[in-house]
Amino acid sequence: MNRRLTTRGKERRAQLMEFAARRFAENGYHPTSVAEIVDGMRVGKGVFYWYFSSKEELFLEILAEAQRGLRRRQQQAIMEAEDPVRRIELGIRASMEWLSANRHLGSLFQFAASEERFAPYLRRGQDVAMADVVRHVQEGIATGQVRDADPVMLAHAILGVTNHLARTFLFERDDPAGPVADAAVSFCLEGLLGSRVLA
Amino acid sequence: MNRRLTTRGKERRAQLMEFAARRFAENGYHPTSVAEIVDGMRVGKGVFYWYFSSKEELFLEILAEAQRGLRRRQQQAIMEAEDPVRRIELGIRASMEWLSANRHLGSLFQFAASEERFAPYLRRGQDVAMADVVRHVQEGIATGQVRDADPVMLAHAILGVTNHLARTFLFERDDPAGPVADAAVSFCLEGLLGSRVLA
DNA sequence: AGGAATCTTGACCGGGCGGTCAAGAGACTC
DNA sequence: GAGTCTCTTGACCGCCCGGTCAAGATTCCT
Repeated sequence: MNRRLTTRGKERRAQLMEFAARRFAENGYHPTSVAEIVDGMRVGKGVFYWYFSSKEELFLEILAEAQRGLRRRQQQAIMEAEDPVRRIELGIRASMEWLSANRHLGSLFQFAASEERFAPYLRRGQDVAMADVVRHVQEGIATGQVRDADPVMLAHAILGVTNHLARTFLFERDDPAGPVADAAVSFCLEGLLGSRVLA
Repeated sequence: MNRRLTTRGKERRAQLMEFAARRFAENGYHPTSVAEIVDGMRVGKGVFYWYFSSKEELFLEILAEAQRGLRRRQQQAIMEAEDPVRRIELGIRASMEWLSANRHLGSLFQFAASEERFAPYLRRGQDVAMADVVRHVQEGIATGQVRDADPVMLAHAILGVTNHLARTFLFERDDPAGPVADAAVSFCLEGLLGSRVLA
């Protein structure tokens, strides 16, 4: 839906996205009806279809914006270091903090991953972030800091740890992001066994 | 729904669960209608409601049975060793193989985790498996094999790696379970840095 | 002021949903 | 072969869903 929007219009649109995102996260995408959204916002149904051409489009836009937000945060954090391993660490910490501040959007990622209709859109964004991590891992292997293993595999493992720890401790238990990020970082670097003294 | 079922009845029930599980995994739970299921099975709608009191109940039963299957496989594998770290490794490998052979059920877990209505049921089963892993981690810490960190955190990290790697490489890319399990195990034990020579 | 563009309303629609049920078909018992 | 229990059919129900639209309000431009 490409409409010319005034400032007021853009605000309304943003409000709708924000409200819908929270309803989707709490209730699920399918169980949340358009009627529920417009009633919750105390507007007529036409408002919804003025700003979005369908419920699905709304969801996709929420998803895309969330991915942009997360990515922005990651890149901003990563800039602060040159060392590849340090960059990975900063990326994990940034993700954890963003997920902590945007739990509902984290749930939406999870849902999108579970629905074949939405998974491709989720992936498109994820692949970009993954490429970064893979690059850092490759650099780390080149400098001898990281053990020699499939970089793609390692990058996915990092992502798996971060996401799962976020879900479990941030979303379910409302733990603060800092300590969870510490745990994710040390697990990703040292695994279970550990050994090396960190610089 | 507790009915006396004949052998034929039990088979029919199992067929319905199997078929529905695959449809749910491919299409999503909500988008798959009861009509679609009974049409696909070429039976009347009454058959469905003879064996299940609702669509939701069917899903819950599929979920519970899948969890029982996975757990059985894990326990069977774990029995083969005494060493806690080795047990963890065997658990990861068993999970990976089960997930490889039951991809559709893996997707269902993922969906269940994303829907608040189903998440508690999923968790109930997951907690049992988690408790095992936590115990092994604790033992590993006690014997000095595993670095001293929050066992619950470590256990969740292991689960996160296993699940994410399974999703990415088993479900999406149809990779064989063995190598993916190898990667999961070595990442969980050594992390990115590696260092220690494995026994 | 007045016309155009942006925004809002809410009744309405067709359709598909989960679920019901009266009727009957088979299988098994005695 | 009468009676009982298991199983099957598919038309049917009420509901609510995503989406439409004619009408009107508000804001903006000149």
